Amino acid sequence: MTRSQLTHEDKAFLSTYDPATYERPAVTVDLVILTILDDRLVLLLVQRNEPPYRKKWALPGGFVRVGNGKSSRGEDLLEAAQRELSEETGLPTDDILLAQIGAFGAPMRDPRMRVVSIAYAALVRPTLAPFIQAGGDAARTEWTALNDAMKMPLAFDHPEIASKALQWLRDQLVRSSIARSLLPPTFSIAELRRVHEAILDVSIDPGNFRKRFLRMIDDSVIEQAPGRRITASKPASVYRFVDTGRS
Amino acid sequence: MTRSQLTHEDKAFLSTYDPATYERPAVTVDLVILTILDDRLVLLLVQRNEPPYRKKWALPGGFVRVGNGKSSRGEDLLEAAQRELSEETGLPTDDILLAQIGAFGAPMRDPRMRVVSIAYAALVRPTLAPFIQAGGDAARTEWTALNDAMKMPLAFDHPEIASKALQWLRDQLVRSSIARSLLPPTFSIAELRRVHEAILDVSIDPGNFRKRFLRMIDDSVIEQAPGRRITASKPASVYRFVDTGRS
DNA sequence: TCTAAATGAGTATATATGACTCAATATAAA
DNA sequence: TTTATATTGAGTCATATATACTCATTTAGA
Repeated sequence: MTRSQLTHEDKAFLSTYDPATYERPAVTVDLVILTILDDRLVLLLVQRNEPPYRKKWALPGGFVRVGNGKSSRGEDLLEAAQRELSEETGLPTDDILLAQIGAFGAPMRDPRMRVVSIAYAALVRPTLAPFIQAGGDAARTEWTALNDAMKMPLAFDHPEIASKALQWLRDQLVRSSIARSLLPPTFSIAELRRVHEAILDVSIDPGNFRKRFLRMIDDSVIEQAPGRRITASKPASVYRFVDTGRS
Repeated sequence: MTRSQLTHEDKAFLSTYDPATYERPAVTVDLVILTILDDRLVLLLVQRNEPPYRKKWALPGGFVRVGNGKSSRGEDLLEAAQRELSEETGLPTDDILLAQIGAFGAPMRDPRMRVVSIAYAALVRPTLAPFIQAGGDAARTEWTALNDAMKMPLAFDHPEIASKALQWLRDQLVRSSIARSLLPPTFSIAELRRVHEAILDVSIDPGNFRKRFLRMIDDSVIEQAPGRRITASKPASVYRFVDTGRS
């Protein structure tokens, strides 16, 4: 993958190689930025103020920078997603989980030209959500409940992308500790449960959830943290994910 | 997504719109073509006969056709994958499962130019594998055990792509009846078990596997088929996946 | 006829799940 | 100060599942 792995033959070949000027598609990244607000899973939509789909709501996104394609190569796909995330939200990206959820390239998905879009899901902690400020070329940005967004006439093929993101998130939830990216560093059992409920759109028995939770403590996935969480009633113990070095 | 959903404003805008000539990356599809041979999970590699990476083994793949990008738009990503699969193997694609497993776009992943590749996994029934013939610009094609391929110095970032495909396949195996794409229409319990063993690279207790299997019959995922499978010993009953209309 | 190999069936144990009940605790309203 | 209420925290019980294990049955082939 790096130039150092190339043979002498490769280097000689490359010094005379001129990329044929095939027609190429534009390549973009689209972001499904998710967080939990009022115990509901919400995503960030921007209202377009240019045709096509003017006034329609859309996922934030933008072009992947590719340099001149030869000597300068631009940014990686993940870097493009990070940059767009930062531009659209004003937030630092180092604490926000970004995961690729698929590539979308239907020939007519953008009426202007052929565009292949790499979609990323971004999980933002609710504590950061209030600091999000509109940026880029968006007229307005708004958090919208995912359930509602699925019924809206979003621009382009964005309903399909949002649907894929939800599917990805639900898959991850049962198989990993993805919920940590949607929680403050410490949290109560009920807070974690409400994240699960919001994502899966079901209600979960508190007692049974507690049992599954306590097994996560046995497995050293979660540990008790100092302090208690003040609630409307009996204060709850707070916990945190054990830091294993990987997000 | 279709033109009919556009407003009059959109159509007026598009009639005068000229796509800016940003630099664009080339977009390709790469294929991880998998099957089971001799109870081992194998993938199809092609030996390159052009620089870069000449003589090195690589995944089959090729450019996505995009037409002129405006009036003619070319093919969808999945169509490109199907076309490449057909070109590389000579097989009809309608019986072969193709699933997108990720987009790879590291700036230097191809030393010639900036390339974004959409990777697909293809699951080929072992009964079809012998009919595969080398095609396209490949000097040689060869089935290679996945375990071996992971240790080979494959071209480009193809080790990463193959690894992602294996991860995808293992995930799917436990969550769906993906194995049906790697089996003949009817099969014995032992044949299905060996597919699982090959994919997960573990040995599975036949009795316990049988119990899980019988539950799939209770769930109407699998049903008994007429006939018996002649083995080295006691003939086994044969089964088939219940056709639910979706692959 | 005997042996090997695979099918087919069953046991015991530990663990997970889902629907429950119930007590303890602390806040907020009366 | 007392009382009502919401929530935490703990436990029961029936059911389902996973894993390791044993054992009988059936058939092909030596």
